[in-house]
Amino acid sequence: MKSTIRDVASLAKVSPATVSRVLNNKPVREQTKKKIESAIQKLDYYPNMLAQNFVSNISYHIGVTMTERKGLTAVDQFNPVLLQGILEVAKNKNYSVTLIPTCEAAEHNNLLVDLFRRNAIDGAIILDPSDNTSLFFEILKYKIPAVVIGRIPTNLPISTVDTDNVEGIYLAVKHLLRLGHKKIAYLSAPLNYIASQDRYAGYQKALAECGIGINPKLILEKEASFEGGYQGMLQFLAGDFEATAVSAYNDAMAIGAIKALQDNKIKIPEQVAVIGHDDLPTSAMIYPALSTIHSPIEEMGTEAANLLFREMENLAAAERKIMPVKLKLRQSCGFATA
Amino acid sequence: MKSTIRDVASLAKVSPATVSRVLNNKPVREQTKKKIESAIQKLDYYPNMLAQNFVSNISYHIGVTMTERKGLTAVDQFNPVLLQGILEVAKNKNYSVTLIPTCEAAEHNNLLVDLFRRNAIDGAIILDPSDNTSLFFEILKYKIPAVVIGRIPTNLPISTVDTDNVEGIYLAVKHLLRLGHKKIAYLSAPLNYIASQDRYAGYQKALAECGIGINPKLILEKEASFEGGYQGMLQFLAGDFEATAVSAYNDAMAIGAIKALQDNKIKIPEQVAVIGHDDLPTSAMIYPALSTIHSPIEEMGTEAANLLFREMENLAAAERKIMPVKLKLRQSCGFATA
DNA sequence: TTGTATGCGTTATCAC
DNA sequence: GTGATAACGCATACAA
Repeated sequence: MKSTIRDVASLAKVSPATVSRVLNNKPVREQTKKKIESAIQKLDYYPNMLAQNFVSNISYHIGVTMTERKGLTAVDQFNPVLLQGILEVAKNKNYSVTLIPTCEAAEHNNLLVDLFRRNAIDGAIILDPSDNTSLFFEILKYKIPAVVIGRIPTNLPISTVDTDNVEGIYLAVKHLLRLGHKKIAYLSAPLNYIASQDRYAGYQKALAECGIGINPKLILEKEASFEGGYQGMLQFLAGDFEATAVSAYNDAMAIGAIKALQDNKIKIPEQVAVIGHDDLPTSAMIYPALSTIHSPIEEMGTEAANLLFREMENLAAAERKIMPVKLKLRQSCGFATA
Repeated sequence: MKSTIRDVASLAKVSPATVSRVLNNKPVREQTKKKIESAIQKLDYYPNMLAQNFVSNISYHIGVTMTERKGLTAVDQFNPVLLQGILEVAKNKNYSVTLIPTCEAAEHNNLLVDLFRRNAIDGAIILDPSDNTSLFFEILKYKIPAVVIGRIPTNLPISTVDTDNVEGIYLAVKHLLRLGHKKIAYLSAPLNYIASQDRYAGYQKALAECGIGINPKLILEKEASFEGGYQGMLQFLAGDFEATAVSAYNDAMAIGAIKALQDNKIKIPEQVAVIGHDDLPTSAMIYPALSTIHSPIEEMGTEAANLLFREMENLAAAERKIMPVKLKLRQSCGFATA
C-alpha cells in the first residue's frame, strides 16, 4: 500500500523521528537530510494528513455556511466571489475550506456546531445568516471561532464583516440629489432585515441633509428581488407617482423597476441609483442608466477570513475579541465607466 | 479538556470498546447501552472525528475545484447551484465538501493531487476544467476517484457530466426555424473550446435538417461574454446583415447582442435563442424576447456527486468504470413562462 | 455481550 | 544530531 514514515526511515537507515524532523524543517545534519529526501523520492512518499491532524488535534479546515435553497437567487450570486476571497487567505495558511449546508429553517443548523465539536473544523465563517440566534448562542457557548458576514443583533459579541449599508444608499441618493432631483422614491426591502433598516436610514439621512422631508407616498416595502422591484414600480405607477428618480434597496429591485417602466412605455430615467452587495454582475452592463454602489465582495471574504484566523490564534491565549468591521464601497455609474 | 471515549467508559463503568460499539450501532445489550448513553449525555461527549478518520483512513471529504479568478465571470454564476447539488448528495453520505482553489495556469494544479495523496480528500469533482491534460494524467496515475463537469478529450477514461451541447443549440435554432426564420445568425464562442465546437455542430445540424446551407457571413466567433456578444453584433451590423434572427453560444453573448441592437435603435427581434449552462439568472427576466435553453445545473451537481460516490465505493473492488453522462435540457421562452 | 490488547501514522519527550 | 518510546482517540480482532 502507501508507504509510511517508517518505510522511509528504514530505507534511509534512520529512525522515523529523524524523518519527521526533515518533514517539519527541524535541524538535521545535511548529509542525513539528503539520504532521507532521496528515500522520500524513491518511495514517492507523502505524509498522511489524517495522522498529522490527529496528533496535532487541528483539522486545518474552516467551515463556510451555504444556505440550502432551491434554484439561484440574487443573494447567492456573490458567494463565489466571497469564496474566492476566503479561499485565497485559507490557502496561504495551509487551511482548507469546507462548505456547510445550512437550512434556512434554523432549528437544525447545528451541523456547524457538530463539526466544530467533533474537531472537523477549527472555525467558521457564516454567510448572510437569517435571524438565527440559536446558532449564535451555541457559537458563544462552545467558543467557536466565527465571523459573520452580514448583520446580526449588535448585542452579540461576535465578529462581523459587512458592507456599510447606511453609507451605501446614502451615496446613491446623494448622487441623485446632486443631479437636481428633489422627489426621489425608495423601493425598500422588508424592514425586518437589519440591512434593510440601515439602507432606509441612509435614504433618510441623505434627504435630511438637503432639508427634504420624507414623503411616505414615495416609499414602498417589497421583496428584495426582481419581482419585488417590478411589482413595487407598478404600484407606484398605479397611484399619482410624481418622483423624478428612484432609488432601490438593491440592483435586483432596480432592474425590476426599470422593467416595469419599460413595460409601461415609460422612458427609462437615467437616475436609478442602487446599492447592493447582491449586485447582479450584469445589471450595470445592461442599463447604463443604472448607477450602482458596489460592495467590495472579495474584500469582505478576505477580511472575514483574516479575522477568523486571528481569532483562532488568539483564542487559546486570550479571550475572544469582538471586531465588527465595515468596509468601504465603490461607486459605478453604468457600463461606460466600468 | 474535552472528554474522550475513555471518560465515557469509566463513568459508565464499561470498557471503551463497548462505548465504541454504541457509537457505531453495533450490538450491545439495551441496558448497558442506556448507561453509556446517559454517560455521553452527562459528559457532553462528542467523538473526535480526527481520530475516527485516522483509524478508518477515510477523510470523509470530497474536493471540488474552484478556478481562481479576479472578479465574477458568467461561468462562476452557476457554481453556487452546482454546489447545492453536490452538497445535498454529500450530506446524505455524511461527507463534507472541500473547495480546492485551482489556477487556470494549469502547471500547479497539483493541489488536488496532493490533497488526495495526503488522504485529505477521498475523491474530487472538477468543475469546468481548462484543457488541463496534466491534471487528468495524474488523476489516472494515482487512480483518484474523480468526475469532471464539462467536456474533456474523449479518449480519457474519466467520468464526465455535461449538458448536451449539441442538442441545446439544436433546439434553440429549431425554435427559430419553426417561427419561420430562414436566415439565422450564430454568435459562436472561440471554437477551441470543445463545448463551443459542439454547439456550433448543433447549429449546423438544425439548419441541415431544413436544407439550409451554412452562410459564413452569418457566423462570428467571439469571446463567450456580454462584451463578445456586443462586439459581435456590432460587427454584424457594420456589414450587410440580413439575418432575421440570431442564435448565440450562451445568454451572456445574447444579452450583449441585444444591447448592441438597442444601442443602434434597432427593434429587438423576438428571436434570439440561446443555450447556456452559464445562464445568467436575470437574462430571461429582463428580455421576454429571449428564448433560452437551460441546462439542469443542480442536477449536474447531484449527478456528478452520485457518480463520484459510486466510483469511490467501487474503486477498491473493481476497476474504474467510465461513465460519460449527458443531461437533458429545459426550455424557457422568456419571463412570462417562467 | 463484553473486556483486553493492539494498531493506525505521526509528533514529541526524553535520553544518549 | 539522532534514536528509542510514549502518546494522541478510536476501532477492531480476539479472548473470555
